[in-house]
Amino acid sequence: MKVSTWNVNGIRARETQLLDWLLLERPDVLCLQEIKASPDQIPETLRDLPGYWGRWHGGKGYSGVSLHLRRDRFPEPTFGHPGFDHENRVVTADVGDVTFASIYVPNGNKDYRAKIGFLEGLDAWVAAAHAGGRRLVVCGDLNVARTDRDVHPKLRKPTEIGQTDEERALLERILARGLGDLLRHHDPDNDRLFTWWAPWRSLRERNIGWRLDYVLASTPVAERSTGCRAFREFGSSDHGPVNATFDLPAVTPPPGPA
DNA sequence: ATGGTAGAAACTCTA
Repeated sequence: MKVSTWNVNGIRARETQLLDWLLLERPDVLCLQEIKASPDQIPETLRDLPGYWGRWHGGKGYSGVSLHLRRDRFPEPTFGHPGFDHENRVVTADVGDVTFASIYVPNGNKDYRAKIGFLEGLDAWVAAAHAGGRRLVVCGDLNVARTDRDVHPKLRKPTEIGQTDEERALLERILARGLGDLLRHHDPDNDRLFTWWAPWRSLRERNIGWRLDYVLASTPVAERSTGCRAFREFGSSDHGPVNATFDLPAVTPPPGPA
């Protein structure tokens, strides 16, 4: 199973790039963030992404997420929007005992307390899902660099939003609910592992950035993880896509006698 | 201390 997540920074400006990405990677699950469009504004070619179940969840010009699952690999999922959703930042898909989520955490520069509240809501939702026996694959732009290693040395600044102790402690609390950080898991010593680059002064070409985009998976799923990588070279969003692969069939068989 | 770019609700806001 291959899962792909990408903050596209405007789906209408990324139409052809997204189609290229699907042809190249054919992920079983696709999570998008910052689509900046309401469902009626989604380009015709993307509206019913061929071969995918899908849910577009956004408003005009700001924020928004989507989630897509291959029809040939999954039965029709149940899409949902948990209570901590705010400004069209969360979409989930239940299929079997697995829940996929596409998440766009508020940047926090506009309203820092709202970002903290959102992360607390995500934490409570993860705890409740695990308590209910569900396995999670949580993907998206969490807008927090987990540790100093996740920010280029020239950009480290502990008071800056996205790097504060308070945000990092909350992220660790979420992970301690039983989620693996797959990109870091597969590249533990890399201190140049970034997924976002400010769009000026060739910072992307020079790989001076932050790691803000994550694939998180519940321990039983994370244990089947076979790889996870960030694509600095693909696309013109300020974020690169992240792919994770698993030694798991995409289809989740219903629970039953062996 | 400041700025740079990009996408959009657009002669301004958010990131």
